[in-house]
Amino acid sequence: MKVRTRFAPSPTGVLHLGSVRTALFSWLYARRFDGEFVLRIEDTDRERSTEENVRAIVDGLDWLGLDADAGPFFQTDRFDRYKEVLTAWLDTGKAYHCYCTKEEIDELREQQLASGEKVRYDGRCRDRARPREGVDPVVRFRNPDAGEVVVNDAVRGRVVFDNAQLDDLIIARSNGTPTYNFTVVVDDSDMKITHVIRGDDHLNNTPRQMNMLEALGVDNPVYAHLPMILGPDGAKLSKRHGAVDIRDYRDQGYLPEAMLNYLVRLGWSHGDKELFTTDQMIELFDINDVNQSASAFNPDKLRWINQQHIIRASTERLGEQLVRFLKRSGIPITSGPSPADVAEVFRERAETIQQMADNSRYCFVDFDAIDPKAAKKHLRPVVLEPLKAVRTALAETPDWEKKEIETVIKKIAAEFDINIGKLGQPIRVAVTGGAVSPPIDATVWVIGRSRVIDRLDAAIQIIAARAAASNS
RNA sequence: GCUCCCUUCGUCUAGCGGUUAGGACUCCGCCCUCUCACGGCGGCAACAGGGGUUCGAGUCCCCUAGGGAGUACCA
Repeated sequence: MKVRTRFAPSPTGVLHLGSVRTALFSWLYARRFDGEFVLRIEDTDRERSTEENVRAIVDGLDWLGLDADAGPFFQTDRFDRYKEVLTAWLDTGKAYHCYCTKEEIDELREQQLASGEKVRYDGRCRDRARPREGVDPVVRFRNPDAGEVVVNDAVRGRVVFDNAQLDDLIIARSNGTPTYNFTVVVDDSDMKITHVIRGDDHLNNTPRQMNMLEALGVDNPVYAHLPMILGPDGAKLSKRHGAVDIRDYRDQGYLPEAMLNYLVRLGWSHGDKELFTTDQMIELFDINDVNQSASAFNPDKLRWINQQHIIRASTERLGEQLVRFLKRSGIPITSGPSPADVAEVFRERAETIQQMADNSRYCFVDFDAIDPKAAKKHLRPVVLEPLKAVRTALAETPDWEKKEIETVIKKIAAEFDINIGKLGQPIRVAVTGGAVSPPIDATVWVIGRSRVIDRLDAAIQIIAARAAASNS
């Protein structure tokens, strides 16, 4: 049988890390076993579902490359089908109308709480003969009274629930709209889902859903309940832990494959392997290797993973990414070096593309002033002559290549009998405005000849002025 | 309250009855080195507690504690 998994978010919120991990595992499983991945939007709660959230979900999945083979299907488009099942169940007694008021249910609940019983609906409307005046009824599913439901969960193992603990849950509201546990069952069945991979907050819903599947007369899918993702402090993941919306990570300069790599390692591992390409993940992933305990989100490790993926990304792609962030920061790219060259030079020292854009700013625009501390330390009168020599040599060197630039600098350092560090730092400060940059030959090369010459001239003037001042 | 789930370094994890309990992130040294990174080497750091079972338990069973989920006309 063909594997079919699904991701079924509710558009009552944006796509966050936990849901992405769930989507990822479902997607990986489908890809691994040559199956299909279905996207279904569970929007039966019309009050809280929004168009923007649907957008957030679709955009997020799209960015990550978690492509669906079918859908998105919207549950609100399937109300006729739910109605059909509802009517059939009502006719055959598998479901019934319940006219209980909110007050009655509350009272029942109070009593049960007081006597230490499980809080559950007692089924008092099961055999009600006639409607109650002025009350729009809900529809309840008639759950079996006895026996047990065994969930053979792919990650949890065998979990047993007692039917006596379950109650007759509401499957249609008094306004006629169907509810979650019911629509899931109808959809998973209609869409021929073979593996239900979802958050473990649904483990408790599973026996009820299995009972309804039984009422529908269809087989159960394989269930796999994934542990939760917590915030760095072990508490439930929320806004105060940083970005909630997956798109925020995109905007902060994380690579989608790095995001996936980080997330796949939360609850899953393959020996000691830390870095995975998406293809490797597909090749190696199995739901049986997923562990059972919740894990905490660790931003430090995410950054490290992202850096490792940046180091391994193709120059072209890195260049394209860099352009996006440069533009967003308002840095003009037309008059500077090729972004791909810049990315190549900066790739080993950026944890995010945003950092890369920030750090390579001086390649595209002139800095306002040299960092005073760096100037004080490195632009001293002793380097005036060497710097002039460098300026002259760089202005004349025939080919603007890293190798040649390195040779020039080394040669001049030797001529003045100073070591390369004593000359490299002043050049660095002069051309970047700061004390930190990639290797000096690559830095000079990528900034480009005319900017380098101008900046060296400026630095030379500063030093000359300083020398004059200290001599007088 | 009741039902269900979870518990190895600070964090992510390996382990599937016999290991000096391994790796990764973080942190700290050292090396590489023109700065910063990358990389390399080394260090700190864990089996929640208690009972069993067993010649032998991180691994199996039970209890306790702690954490989480559900108990909605939310999903």
